[in-house]
This record gives sequence, C-alpha cells and structure tokens, in this order.
Amino acid sequence: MAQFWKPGTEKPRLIDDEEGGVLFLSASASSSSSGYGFASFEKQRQRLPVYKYRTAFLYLVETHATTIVVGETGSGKTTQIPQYLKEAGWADGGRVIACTQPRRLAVQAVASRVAEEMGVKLGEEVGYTIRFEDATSTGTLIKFLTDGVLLREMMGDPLLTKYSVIMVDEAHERSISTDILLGLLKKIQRRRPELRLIISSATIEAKSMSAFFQTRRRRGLQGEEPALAMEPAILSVEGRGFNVQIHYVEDPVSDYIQAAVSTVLLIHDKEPFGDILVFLTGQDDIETAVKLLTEEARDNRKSSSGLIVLPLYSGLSRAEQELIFSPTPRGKRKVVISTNIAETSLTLKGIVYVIDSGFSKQKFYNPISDIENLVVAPISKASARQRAGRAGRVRPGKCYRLYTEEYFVNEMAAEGIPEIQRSNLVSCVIQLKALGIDNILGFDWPASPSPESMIRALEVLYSLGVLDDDAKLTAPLGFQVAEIPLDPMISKMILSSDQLGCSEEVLTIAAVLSIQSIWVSSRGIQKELDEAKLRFAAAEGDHVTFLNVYKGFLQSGKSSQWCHRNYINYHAMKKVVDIREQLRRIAQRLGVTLKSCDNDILVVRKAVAMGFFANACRLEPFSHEGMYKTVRTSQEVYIHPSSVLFRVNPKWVVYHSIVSTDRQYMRNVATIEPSWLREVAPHFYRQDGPDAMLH
DNA sequence: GAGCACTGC
Repeated sequence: MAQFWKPGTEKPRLIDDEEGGVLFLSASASSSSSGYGFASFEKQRQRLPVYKYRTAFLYLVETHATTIVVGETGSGKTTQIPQYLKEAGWADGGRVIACTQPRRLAVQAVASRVAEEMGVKLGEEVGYTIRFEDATSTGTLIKFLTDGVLLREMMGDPLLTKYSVIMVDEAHERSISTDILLGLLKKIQRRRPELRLIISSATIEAKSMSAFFQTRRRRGLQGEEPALAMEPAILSVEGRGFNVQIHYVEDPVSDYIQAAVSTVLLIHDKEPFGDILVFLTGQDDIETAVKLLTEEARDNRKSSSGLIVLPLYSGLSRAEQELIFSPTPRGKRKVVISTNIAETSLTLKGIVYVIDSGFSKQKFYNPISDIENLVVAPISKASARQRAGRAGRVRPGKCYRLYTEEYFVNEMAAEGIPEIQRSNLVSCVIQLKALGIDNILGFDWPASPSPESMIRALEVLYSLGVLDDDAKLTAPLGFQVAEIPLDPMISKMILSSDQLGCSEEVLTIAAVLSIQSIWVSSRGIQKELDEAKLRFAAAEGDHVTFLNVYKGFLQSGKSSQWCHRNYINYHAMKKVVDIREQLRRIAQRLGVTLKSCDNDILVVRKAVAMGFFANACRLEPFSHEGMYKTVRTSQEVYIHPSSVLFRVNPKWVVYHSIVSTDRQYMRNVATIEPSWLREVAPHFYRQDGPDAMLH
C-alpha cells in the first residue's frame, strides 16, 4: 500500500509559493511503495505526476473545506484522486466519493479506467451516471457523473448528503452546469461543514476560484471543526506533456485559412514526420482548407505527396470520424483540420505539430433581441495553451500560432467568457427555482450573468405559467416543467398536450427537436434530399412533417433501407425512438395521459403554440423576400431554406430555434393562428401593449 | 435557395 498521511500523525512538509498560497510538497515527502495485487497498474499509477503529491493532497483535503487542484493533462488527477480518497477512508461508513465531468463520454471512459485499475466490475464499487444511464449500485464507493446529473440529484437531495467528497473536474471550462454547481456547492458547505470539495482545473484561474470559495462562514461554526481552514488550499501538479516550441507569425495575417494551408506545406517540407492538427473555426473554413490542400496535392505533387488531409467536426458521419482515428500509414503524414472539438472533447494520437488560427466560433446571447448568435471570435490565452498542448502528447512538438507574439501577450484575454454570460438563461433559471433558490438575482455566482438576461428568462418563464407573480414555481405546472430534462418550452408543449389529447404525437415532436437533424447531411445531394422531404412535407410546417416521417419509419419496421431511400438518417431515427421512450416514461410519471389525436392536426399545432408562443413571428406585409418580424422584439427573421415552409411563407408562425449567419434564420417552423397567442399567453400578448400589432 | 463551435439534463 502506498504511504499517505493519516490524521493525527506528523504533517507532511509543505512549501508556500511566492505567488501567493500555492502549495508544493517538498521532495523528501514523496514516497514509493511496494504495491500488491494488480502490480502493473500499481506501477503505472505511481509513475503519474500526481502520485508524488498524494500525501500532501490527502493532508490538504483533511484540513481544508475546499482544495483546488491545478493540473495539466496527463497529470493523472482525474483517475487517481478519487482512488486516493477511497484509500484514505473517505468512502467508509456508506459515504460516496463523487467526481463530475462536463461530458458523458469522459464520465464513461474515466469510470471504466478506474474500475480497471482497482480490479473491480464497473457499476459496483466504481460506477457512473449519465442521463438515461445509471451504472451504479448500493455498493458504489466512487461515482463518476456529469455535472448536470449532480444538479438533477440535488432536486431530490438538496444537501447531497450521501457524498463525503465532491470533486468538480475540468472546472476551467466554465460550462453553465459547472458554474451553477459551484454556486450551489458553496451554499451546501455552509450547511455541511464536513463536506469536502475538490475543484480541479487546468489553468491558473485558481486564484479567482479560491476567492470565490473563501468568504464562507466567518464566524459560528469554528467550534465544530476547529482544524478546518476556511481558505481553500491550492495544489499544483505538473502535467506529463512534452515541451512544445511556440512559433508566432511576424506580421498579422489577413487570411488565416490561406496562412494555415501554407504552414501545413512548410511543415511538411521542412520538418520530420509527425501528424499535424490545424484549428479553424467551422465546417466552411475546414472544407475550404481541405480543398486548397487537396488541389495543392494535385497540382504540385512534390510538395504535398504523402499528405493525408482529413476534416474533423461534430457533424461528420461515423465512417468519416473513424478515418481520423486510424493510425497514419508509414511514410505518410496526417493533417487533421478541426474545429474546437479537438481542443477538449477528442484527443488525437500522434500529433506533433499544431497550427492555431487564434479563432473559434463562440455563442453570444443578446437579451434585447433574445437571440443567440454564433460568431467567429478570438480565443483566450487559456485556449491557445490548450491547443498548443495537443502537440506535446507523444514527443516534443511545435505550435505555429497565426498571430503575433505581441498580440498574444498584450491583447489576448487570459480566460474565455464563462458560458453563463453568453447564453439564454431560461433552463438555468428554472433549475435554480426548482432547487429552492428564489432570489436568482442575488445568487452567489462564480460569474454573474447580466441582469437583463436573467430578467428576460424570468419573463419567459412567467409567460409560460411556470412562475407566479412572486417568481415562485407554480404548482403543479412549474414543478412538472422543471422535472422534465428538456428546454422548458418543449416541456410546456408536452404538458399542454395532455389536455389537448395529443400526447403521443407531441412526444414524437419533442424527441425529434432534441436531436440535431433527422435528415442525412451531405453536400451535393441537395436536390434528392429536397425531393425526399416533399414526400413527407405538411402544410402545417416542420413539426407535422416530423410526425409523417416517424409514422413512415415505424411502418417500414424501422428499416435502415427505408431511411436510406428517403434520405433520412437511420441513426438519428433510432435515437428519436430511444429518447421518445424515455420522455414517455417521464410524462407518464408526471400524470400525462398517453393519447393520440389520430388525424386531428389542429390540436398538435395548438400544443406547439402553447410551448413556443414566445417565438411567434409575423410575415411582413408587402415583403417579397419572406421577411418576418418577431412579435416580441421586432427582429427581422427569415424561414430557413431547410424548412418545409421555406418560400411558402404563411402569415403567422412559431419557430423552435434561430441560426444566425448573414441573416437570422428560423429552424423548425410551424403555422399558427394569431388568435391563439392571446388565448395561450394573455399577459404576454396584451392588446394595449407594444404587441398591439396582433390586430 | 442556404448552411449548424461544443456540451448537457
């Protein structure tokens, strides 16, 4: 068994860092161990950088309410820390150690790795929970879960009493769920002094995180836990990456796609073998770069022979993604041209060179227009470092930044803007309300969203009938909407379908709206796809069209050939069936009667309107271009060309979402009657208000 | 007649 500090024995020595509070373990305190049982795993575990901080870490956790661990990729913190905690007894007496991740895939991967290292069956001592999948048992000691799942668990157990330690991993990514979780955990700590928090982050943002967690309970509880430090401890663990040499351009580049292509060819010409990873912003940029490189390979065989050029973005089919992960043949060089997906979600093997455009697509929310925009924006220093680090996984690498050093040093922001400050907050606010946080504006956030965004969210939830005049959840509707793990507008639509007698149809629509697209996505088959769509198209809009597709899919016996013939994505349809089944169970639990309206499409349209009336739009009179204006904020919007209502341009519609490019396009559009708006949302669409245009 | 960074419950 490895040596570690036990409460009541002499403390390990700790050195205070001049930077202010960063603690390092002195070399003498590190130890080796004989190990037993799974010897090869034990040896591997001891070689991880985090291992020599084991004793210090356990000491800090024992003596501090919150411990912040700063560690780069490859430090081993995610897989080792939960095991150290278990070995030190934090899972004794029926308590559980929790470790959260922002992504489902990471949860599963880390859980199975830890189970393997411990020599136990996944789902028993080591388990995991993600949405729609619970692989835990009563004997689970270490539990991995997404931060969203932990938030859901708080609805049933607000103090998370079964956990002794909660580790929030990848906190630097600052997803909405992580930020809400951090705010709530800080509150829980006040009520549960024995709870330990571990905040794990890849960047030195630890300082502000530390400031966030140290204002706790100045007086009062000292008597109970005299030894517990109020100020968070910070532990830095080095990564195991190799050195990455950074190159900057001397002068700013005007065209980063062209610059990236030239750099690829330069590396291929001058540098030894090793794969190249290029970070661009989106599908368009990536396809352009792939085309340029492929043309170069054709025209100038000498400079680009041996290059395998591959695009990488989330919309790729399975087969295309498998190409990315196949090993590079001897004598060849792989060039992967990617979005941000390769920055956090996917790790590629064999990358030695990284080309960083300095840009990514980022979401921004405008509470005035109530529209989320996806725009190309400069990345942060933290992102730039993360991207560069991708070059040092197998051997020392190089990173070529397509911006100047002066720009990096003086102009690039240290950190990105937290997602919560760039998003529509409807889902976030209802979740806090369901957890009993009544004063949303006064909530202690790690980063506060703008009051305008919060007010906009409260307004929409009020109009949906989810919140009452005191901004409290209504019963039963508000609590029911909060219970369904979907966007509140979709949840409201499902619950409204009960009284309208069309829940079977609306559950199908909800499931389809929850996935990206049911159509096959590939350029160059547009005409065929459009023709196929016409076979299912309904005059009432996309939602009813989805019903026709779903009905056809079931009638075909869920046939993949049928999907293929009709340009429908078979995997997407399987997912629709799966999600629909999950939603059906939840709806039934909430007392929704399962009923089909058969062919009475009017009630289905009404249910859609009852969820999405806030997204109502009217066709501009005399507009020849199909210009609509949103009823609430008078924004100029258009029906997306992928909609079955494109060019049909009915006078009144509601949309599910908006995509912004050169114009704002409504995706998934349904026709409505204007009289329904005042009927379903009388407060929202008052006759005398700014919405008098309803006449 | 045009196009969707990435997650998650």
